Amino acid sequence: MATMKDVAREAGVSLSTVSYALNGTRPISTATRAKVERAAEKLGFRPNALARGLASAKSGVLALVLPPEGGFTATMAGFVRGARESAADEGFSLVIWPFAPDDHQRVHDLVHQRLADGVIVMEVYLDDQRIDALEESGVPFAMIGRTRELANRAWVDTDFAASVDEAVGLLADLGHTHVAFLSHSERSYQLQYGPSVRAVDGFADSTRRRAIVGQVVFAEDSAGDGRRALGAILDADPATTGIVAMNEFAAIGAVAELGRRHLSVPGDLSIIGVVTSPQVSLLTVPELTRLSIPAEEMGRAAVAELIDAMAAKPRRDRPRLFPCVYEPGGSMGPATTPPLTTTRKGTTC
Amino acid sequence: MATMKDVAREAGVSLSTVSYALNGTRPISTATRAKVERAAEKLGFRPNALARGLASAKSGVLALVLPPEGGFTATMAGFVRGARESAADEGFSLVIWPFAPDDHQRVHDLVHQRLADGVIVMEVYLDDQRIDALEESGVPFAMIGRTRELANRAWVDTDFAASVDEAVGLLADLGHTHVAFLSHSERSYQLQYGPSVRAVDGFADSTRRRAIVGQVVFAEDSAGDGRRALGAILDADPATTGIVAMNEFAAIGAVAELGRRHLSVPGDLSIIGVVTSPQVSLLTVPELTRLSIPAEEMGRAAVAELIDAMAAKPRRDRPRLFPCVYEPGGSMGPATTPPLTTTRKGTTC
DNA sequence: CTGTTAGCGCCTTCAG
DNA sequence: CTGAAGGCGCTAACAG
Repeated sequence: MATMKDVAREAGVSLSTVSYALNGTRPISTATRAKVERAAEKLGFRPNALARGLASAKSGVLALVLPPEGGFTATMAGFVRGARESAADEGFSLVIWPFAPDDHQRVHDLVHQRLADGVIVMEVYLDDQRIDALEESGVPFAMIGRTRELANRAWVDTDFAASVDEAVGLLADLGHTHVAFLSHSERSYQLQYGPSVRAVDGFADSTRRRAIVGQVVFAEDSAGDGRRALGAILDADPATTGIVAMNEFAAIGAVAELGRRHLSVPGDLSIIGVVTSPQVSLLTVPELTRLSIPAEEMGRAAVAELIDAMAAKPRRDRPRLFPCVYEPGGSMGPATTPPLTTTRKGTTC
Repeated sequence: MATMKDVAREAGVSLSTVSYALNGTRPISTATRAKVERAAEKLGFRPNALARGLASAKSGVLALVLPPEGGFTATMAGFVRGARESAADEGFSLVIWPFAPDDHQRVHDLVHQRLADGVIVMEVYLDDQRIDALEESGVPFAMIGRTRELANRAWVDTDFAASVDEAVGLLADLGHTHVAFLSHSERSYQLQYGPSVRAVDGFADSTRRRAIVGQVVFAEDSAGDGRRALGAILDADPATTGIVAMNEFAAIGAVAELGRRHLSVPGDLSIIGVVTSPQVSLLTVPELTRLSIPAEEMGRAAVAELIDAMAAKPRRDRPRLFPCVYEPGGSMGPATTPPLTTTRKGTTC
């Protein structure tokens, strides 16, 4: 492994000149810079990131903390792509740390070992001790999602209220007056998981404002529970003709269950996904009409926020609340008179 | 940030003693060790990983290269969990590098910058230039998956042949004689993507050996193409009563399409997933019976292989070809006489 | 515009 | 069993 010393000798200049030439830290004549670059090239020189980090007190690494427990969703992959891209633009490399949400101790450790200059955390709860802990221990961080208390914290988030309201509005425009919201688990709501709380509350607001009969149904993230939830929805309000689905896994089951009941989508019932990833929307037949989360954009923005936070300079003003993007599928149509209740409740076929 | 010097002063010993006491690199009296530990604790000392790495020429980091393009599957998450666990056991931290499969240059760079001591790569093709490149540039690596040529390479892989054969056998035992294989895309086969090739070839072998009428159908990884594929299967051989599905996304569509055609699973047709992740299997109704990939175990094994490879010592003998694990669902039953062809081919309902 | 030099924090031989 | 000292490869004053 060639070092800067080798490069300096090869180029016939001093060690520091090599450093300056390669980093552009101070003006260097074109001639010597060329010499240095040629020498570096010839020797296959790679700066030792550890030495550089030790000397400069910066690792040049940003870390994205990602829980590997439930699997990585396509949405998370979007965050990663966006974040990686803008980290690279800013001269950082982005790595992923696979830690559970409550492993802030480990995050703290790694940062204090100088393995990263700052971290991006996701899956944030409204009252999140992990965030408190990070803040307290002085780890520079930015959130994808947001706590209730935001004083001086760096964050970006989905605009759940706006997105849910848009979905309700789209259904309303098609004549739907009885609409259900298919949420993530009740537990996630009770634990004050940000997305669950904001979306459910937003739905309540939206339906009230629009004078629509709304109901919220919670479901686990599985097709099986989505089937159950669909039954619950129709039992509770047989006049339901529209569903806003935040829980995309349950939505898959709900659509399947509709088929089993000989109800057509969107003929008998319309479904629109909110805050979904395009990939999962493709798993229903018909493909889900949806408001997709702009994951890459949010990943990019999160890095921007983090970098401003690390620099401790006032953040540049830029959007940090992102509305979802409408993507047509085949699951929405005009409201129709619901078929007979008995038909709709058909038990096993 | 407290340094070892601070700890040494606090403990009233020399700097090197602190180092030895904390690393256990050489015998230290219990008394001084206790003193040192107390001091370190009191000061909240964290070793600076960069300095340590610079001095010892080891970063203490293993990297798992994961393409963030198509989303991370639950299977990948399993690899990560297993790898992280056994990396931790061996005193390494595991990080994920989000690079596309063809970014070996970037991997090479980061390793040569000493940001990791070794890497685990996945999504391997039978003839894989990326692997050749890594080998050539002297990056210690291990594969999850395997190239055709394996001389001196570290790897672990799923035993596709055995798993597919087991699936075919399970169907055969239930009386199925006409079985289709739902594969990943034809393109992935042509590009010699390891899992596709090995599974398809394994299926051909297995059906021949068992005197079963088999057909292979390729599909993209989406529900929509799964529907199409199901139609193709029944068109090509209306006597088909069993499907071995390697493409789990397509399987979801296939099941939905069966419902649309008023064919029941497993009444009319049995489906068994192979090399699937449990999470995705839950997205069909009924839940898919499957042979699940032992992802965590493979992740652990990959780290073990990598560590042996880095040490350049002969590998300890341990399994590196992993059969899938049977997990009952609700999608398999005895073969029945196929219903009338006309019914099965019903076009739009 | 270029060179000299003192660290960054830790590991590790070498003496004791 | 412990301490002193050199060096890992690079950055960033400080000189010129």
